[in-house]
Parts: sequence; structure tokens; C-alpha cells
Amino acid sequence: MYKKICIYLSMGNSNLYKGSLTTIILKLLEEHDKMYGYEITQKVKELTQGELKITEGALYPSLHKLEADGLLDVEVAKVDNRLRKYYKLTEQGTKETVSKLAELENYIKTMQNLVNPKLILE
Amino acid sequence: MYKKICIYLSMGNSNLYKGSLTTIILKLLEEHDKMYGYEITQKVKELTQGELKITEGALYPSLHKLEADGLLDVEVAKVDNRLRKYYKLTEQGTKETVSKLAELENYIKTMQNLVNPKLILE
DNA sequence: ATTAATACATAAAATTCTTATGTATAAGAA
DNA sequence: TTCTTATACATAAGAATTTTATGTATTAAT
Repeated sequence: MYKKICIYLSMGNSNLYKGSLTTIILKLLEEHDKMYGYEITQKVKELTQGELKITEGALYPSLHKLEADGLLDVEVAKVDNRLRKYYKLTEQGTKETVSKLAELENYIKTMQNLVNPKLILE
Repeated sequence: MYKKICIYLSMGNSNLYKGSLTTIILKLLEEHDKMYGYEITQKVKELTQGELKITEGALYPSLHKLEADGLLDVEVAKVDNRLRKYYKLTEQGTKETVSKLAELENYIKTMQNLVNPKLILE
């Protein structure tokens, strides 16, 4: 038998992260070429020093959607008798990544402008 | 009779804005003391040069929730025979604003760190 | 031997927003 | 003067995304 007790901290205790999961996945894949789901959760935890924890319930459906949309290709591997699904960017996925990153930069500028107008002079 | 044809552009054509509406409302009220709903939509449009358009369907329920949560007080006024509901921060709302702004700063730092790790050295 | 870590998955519920619609007054254009 | 746009509120169905909870299975560590 199995037993599972979970503690769900997820997305930084702030709902600002809502809507950024896709951007995060695409950017990580742009930098690391080929990653599997669990690896993404660990990498995000590491890069954010524990601030951001991607939950499985958000990650896997998101990966499936990106694949269905043609932004990711999947390749199944078996390592130590355990399943791994490696994802990588398609050509279209690479384009979408550029676009998503531009959106993020734009979001940040807009929000800083809204929230702290004195510091933005350009 | 009336007729209404709407063009819904809303939240910057990017779902990164999901989750930031509350922060935006609170910050505007911190700066402008007292505002009504329609005024908020216009102010946001103006401050973001049209990039961000708050829809009524998002704004009004959000204002009602903030009021129900004790973060905003409301005061009804009649100007030119037209109804206006002025909202202002409660004491608790002022505290929450500080907290929400800190969350935003933190979100921006975390995302920049994730997305462009080379530029962050601190 | 039991727990923690690795590795996938899905599904109900919550949250937030979009889209659509409803109501009403005032101002401006045709 | 009539039609449209702007001002000002509201709610509700549906979409999208995430949280919370659960399910299955293998390997490593205690």
C-alpha cells in the first residue's frame, strides 16, 4: 500500500504568480534544452530559494496543454526503472517563449509605472 | 430603450495581470484617498497609456469583495443626478496595501531572477 | 520496516477574469 | 431631435488557471 501526506505551499503565497506558470516553464526549457516535470519543480524551488513551489496539480496539466498546443515535444525515457517525460521546445515554442518574456517585461514595466510612478521617468 | 455594444480588451492582452487587480485598486486608493469605480478604470487607462483596461465585470465584484473584507469603506454620492460610490481605504486596508505592494516587489524580483538570472547579482 | 524522495497522473473545488447583458442619466453629434 | 458616446452602477454564465486532494509506483535513506 501507499500513503501520501502533502503540504501545499505553492506559488509563493501570493496570487500574483497566477498566469506566470507557462512563462516560467518555457523560459526554463529555453535555458536547459530538455527537462522533465519533476526536474522543473526542483529547479524552480532552487532558483527561487524556496519562494516558489510549483505544485504537480498545476504543472502536469500545464505541460500537457503546452504539448497539445504544439509548443513542446515530449520524449519518454526510463531511468532506474522509473518513468521520465522529457519536454523540449518546438520551433513554435521557441517563438512563443520570446513573446511570453516580452509580455513579462511589459507587465513589470506597467505595474511599476502604476504602483510607483515617481521612479519611472522615461 | 437602450443598447450596449462592448469591446472588451481588458488586462493587457496578457494573463500575467491575473491576480494584480486588488493590488492596483489598493495602491490607487492609497494615492488618491477617495475614488469611485468608473474613475478607477479611467485612471488606470490613463496611467498605463491604454495598455491596461479594467473591465467592469472584474472591477465591481472586486470592490465589493474588498469592502466585505473590511479593506474599503464606501460612501454613496449623487453627482449630476448620477450615482457614485466612493471607496476609501480602512485602517486594515492601508496595512494590506503595504503588504500587497511588498508582495508585488517580491514577485518582480523572483520572476526577474527566474527569467534572467544573469542580470541579478545582489 | 518505515519514511522520504523521485516520478507520473487526474479530478473536484476555488479563484479570478472575460464576455455578455441589464439599467439609467448626461452630453454631444447628426 | 434623435442617435450615439460617455458616465455610472450591477450581475451572471463561462473560461482559464490554480489549489487541494487523491492515486500509483519505484528507489533511497533511516
